[in-house]
Amino acid sequence: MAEGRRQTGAGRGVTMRDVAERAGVGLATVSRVVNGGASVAPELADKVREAARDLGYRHDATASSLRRADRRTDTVALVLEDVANPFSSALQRAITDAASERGILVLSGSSDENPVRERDLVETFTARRADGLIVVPTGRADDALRAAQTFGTPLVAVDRMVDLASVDTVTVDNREGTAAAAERLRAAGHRRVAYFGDQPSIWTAGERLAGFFDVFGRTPATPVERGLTSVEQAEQAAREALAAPEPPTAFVSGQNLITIGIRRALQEAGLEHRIALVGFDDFPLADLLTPGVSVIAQDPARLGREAASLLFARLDGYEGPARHTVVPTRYIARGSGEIPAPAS
Amino acid sequence: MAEGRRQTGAGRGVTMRDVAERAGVGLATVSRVVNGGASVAPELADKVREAARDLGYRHDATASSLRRADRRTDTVALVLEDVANPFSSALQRAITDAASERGILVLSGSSDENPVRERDLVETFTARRADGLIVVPTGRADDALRAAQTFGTPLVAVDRMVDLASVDTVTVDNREGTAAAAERLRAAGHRRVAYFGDQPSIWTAGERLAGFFDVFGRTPATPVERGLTSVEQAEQAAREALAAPEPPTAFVSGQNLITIGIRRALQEAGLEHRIALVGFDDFPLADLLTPGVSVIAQDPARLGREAASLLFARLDGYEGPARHTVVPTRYIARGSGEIPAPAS
DNA sequence: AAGGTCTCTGGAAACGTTTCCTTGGAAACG
DNA sequence: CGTTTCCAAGGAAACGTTTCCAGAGACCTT
Repeated sequence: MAEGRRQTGAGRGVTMRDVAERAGVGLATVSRVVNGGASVAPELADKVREAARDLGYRHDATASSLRRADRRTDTVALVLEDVANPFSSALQRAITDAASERGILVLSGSSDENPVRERDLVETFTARRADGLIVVPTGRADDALRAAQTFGTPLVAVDRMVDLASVDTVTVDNREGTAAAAERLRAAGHRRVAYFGDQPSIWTAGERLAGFFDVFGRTPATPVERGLTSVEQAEQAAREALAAPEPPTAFVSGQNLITIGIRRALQEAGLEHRIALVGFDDFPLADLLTPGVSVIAQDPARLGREAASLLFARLDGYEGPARHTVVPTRYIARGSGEIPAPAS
Repeated sequence: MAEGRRQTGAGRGVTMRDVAERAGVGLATVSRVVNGGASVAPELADKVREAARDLGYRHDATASSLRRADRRTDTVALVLEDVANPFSSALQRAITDAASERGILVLSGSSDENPVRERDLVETFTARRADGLIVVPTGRADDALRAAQTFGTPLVAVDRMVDLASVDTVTVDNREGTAAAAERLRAAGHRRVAYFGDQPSIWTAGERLAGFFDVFGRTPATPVERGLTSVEQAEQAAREALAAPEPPTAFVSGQNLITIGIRRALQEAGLEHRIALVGFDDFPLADLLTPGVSVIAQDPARLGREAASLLFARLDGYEGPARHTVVPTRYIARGSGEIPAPAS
């Protein structure tokens, strides 16, 4: 019957009381030394530090936060779509960096676009008493978000809008960015343009498609494929689109995996120099391909920084109305988006 | 003076005692219901759950772990090199998944190959009483690792060997993998082969270089560039190598950023079809480039799973000697590594 | 019918820390 | 010199939970 270690390890189990005893001072004094702040006689402080070192004492942040007046755990939690995705990991990186400047640690998990997992994560994180939550919401677990919020945990939604009052949000200008890119294609003569996007339940997917419609409208010449969630699906869908009697002269993709899938199909058919492609969200090496893949680039690091700063403002006592930050996207021309429509 | 919220929020501050009172039961009974396990009369349990719901009670994992006999926090901590790197994020993803199956949460941070940050993170994590630590060690903060270990926190080193007794490790077969790839180049007639690697202090860098030397030895025909840490540096170094009087006919790279840098320089010079390139560590889209980039691929997800399983074994009470798992690499031929040496 | 065993329940102690409050002594003041 | 003020320091309570222990029935056994 494996019971697990209980008290092994040199310092394991050494408490402030032990340190106090060895240093010949009171428990309260040890606490004061450990926490800095309060004034304590230099020679006493030295004795305490020495005793702590000798005994291998390690401060217990768990117990500390339980007793502290502000009850802070100095932890924020992050619910991502999938850490392995470059967008998510850049987001996490930026948030972790901002947090660590304040001595705050980051817990994180991936929802995989699954509302059940999102709910689970949010609940676990509030049980852990995270000081705040930064969530890329699936849009279908808003009840859990509301619950966390009414419980009193500050909440910031990032990348996607959420249907709750008084939640700070950071998003990019999905609609405008997509529309601007679409407009370029139209100006280059494209009329048969296909839009490939991911699950319609995702807020960004809707916005980007709306931006596309703003320019091209809903016509038979602009077929729309939704619900694509992987490179393979997108590749297959693109293959089919290319096999149609009047194939599109340009593709617009609403997400980087889809962009890659489309590009794969184009290369397979030897059409990457003939058919235009613009994708939403940049990805590494997009510039090394020939032609380079033109994209509507977001700045996930900036998104993360903005989210962190909104959250920290709440932690610092800001009680005002919810704030919504919109970070601009940037079109990066690399070639694939600059292929003109063939002369009809 | 911003004081921060203290007690706002509906459920904030609702304790088991409050639930007990409202349900008309004892505190201990509430604990039993919340934790499942112990048997309690169904109607009492219902009353407790109802009261908890009405009051918006949320279990406090912090207080719980403080009092629990095993003192578990159900948290493991992860020190990565840089979450934004695909290798690291794949690792994190695999570990998080394995952890969440056991109801364990993951704290993480990036060391950026900086021993000071590694030390900081390890110390903070042990202060947070993480149940275990998984670290990609810089190799220059082993004192902190030893300290964590003697304190009693189980430690697993991943991706790199560490110079400490009784640390479980998971690595890939860096040396053999590199040697096998080098041997292919030699068999294809290459004699002037350059090796580009990153900081020599990193364990993997040494192993991979050793694998290269195993095949080609240290000769003037096999120039070695070390200490490259970014795409730009690698690109610049490759540019210079290509400008030499007798440029290499093949490149071997010890890391994916370096591979990309070299490839960039090759494309810039229009030589990507003439000079061979093999990189250690796969990266997305390596197959979409023309020619595709041949790599010695690692399986970071598998690395993560193995690391998690070693750690969990310790948490489950395994007290035996340190174990070392070696995960095989796999050569993926995509074209760039199959370019033969020009007939001299 | 009385004693014993088992199961459920509640009270109280304890986990390691911070913080309140009291105390003692030194410094400052009249 | 006596009184007040101030500051450092220690004892003890408290944070929210789990766990030990004892008590109270219910049920079975002889």
